[in-house]
Amino acid sequence: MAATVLTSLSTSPMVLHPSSAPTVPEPAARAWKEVLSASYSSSTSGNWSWDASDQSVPSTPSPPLSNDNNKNFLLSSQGDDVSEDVTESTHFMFEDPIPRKRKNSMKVMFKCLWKNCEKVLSTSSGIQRHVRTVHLGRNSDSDYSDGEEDFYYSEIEVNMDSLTEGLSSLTPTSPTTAGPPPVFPPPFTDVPHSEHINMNGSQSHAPTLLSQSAPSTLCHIRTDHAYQATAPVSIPVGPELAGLGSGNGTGPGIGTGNGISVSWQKPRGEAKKCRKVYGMEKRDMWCTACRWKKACQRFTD
DNA sequence: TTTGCCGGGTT
DNA sequence: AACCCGGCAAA
Repeated sequence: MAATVLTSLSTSPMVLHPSSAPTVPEPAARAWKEVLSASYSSSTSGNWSWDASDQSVPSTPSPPLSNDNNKNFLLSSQGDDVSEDVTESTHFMFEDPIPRKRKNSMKVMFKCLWKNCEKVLSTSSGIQRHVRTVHLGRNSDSDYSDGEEDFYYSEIEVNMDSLTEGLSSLTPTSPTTAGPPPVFPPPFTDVPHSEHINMNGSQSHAPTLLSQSAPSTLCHIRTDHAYQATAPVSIPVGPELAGLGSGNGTGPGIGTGNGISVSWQKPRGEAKKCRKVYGMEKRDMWCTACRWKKACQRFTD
C-alpha cells in the first residue's frame, strides 16, 4: 500500500506545472476492479497526463488497487457526521497525489446526490459508506463496494471561508419543499472521463442555480462516469422503498382497491437502468433483476 | 437500431 | 426458489 502511495507521489508532480496545476483528486485507483475493456480508463497512478500519449499503450496493467480496505477505521464511528476524518491518515488512494498543494481555502468534499439527501462528507470512503448503507440498503458490515456508490455522490470543491452555508447554497431547493430536484450536474459534462466545469462568477455567467447566492464558491463537479449526471437525480426513491411502486398484481398501471384509481401508463421509464449505466461489459454489477432480464429494481421509475 | 422486461422456460 | 432467454414494444 505504502509503496503505491510513494510511487504515485514521486511520479506525479513532475508532469504538471507546479504553479497552476488544476490538481483535482484523481480517482485513479478507483478504476473499478476489473480492467476488462474500458479502453479509456487507463488512468493509473498519478495523473493521466491529459490523454496525450497514453493511447499508445494498449492497456496498462493497472496497479494492484485493492479497492477499499479502509473499513476498519470507520466501523466504530457509526454516525456519518460531516467531520468524519479530515486528516488524510485513512486513505491513501483516493486522495490527491500532490499533498497539500491546495489554495488553503479550498476543500474537496463529497456530496450525496440522492433525492433529498444532502449529506456532505469530507472523504470519499465516508460518502461511499453513507450511500451504501443508507441508500443502497446494504448492510454496513459487508462492505462489498462495487463502483456503484460512485453514481450517487459527486465531488465538489468549495471555499472554506464561505462554508457557513456555502454548502447548502449549492442546493437550490430548500430541503423542506418537495420541488423537483434540479439537474444537478449540468448536462454538458458528457465527456467520458472526469471533467471539471469551473463556474466561477467571472466570465461565464452560468445561469445555473448553484453558485447563485454564494458567488465565491467556485465548485468543481467531477463526473466520474458519463452517466453520473443523470443517474442520481432521476432516481425517485431508494431501491428498497420502491416496492410500493405498483405493488399489485394489477395490470400495467391501474391502481385499484380504493376510490382513487390512478392509471399511470408505463411510459418506458426514463431512468437509465443497469444495462445502460454499467454497460454490457461489467454486466456482473447489474442488479439481479436486470441480469435476469426482469424489471430493474435498482433504478426504478 | 437499441433497451427494458414480460412470459415462459430450464436448472 | 434461482437462473436464463425469446421476443416484443417503446424509444
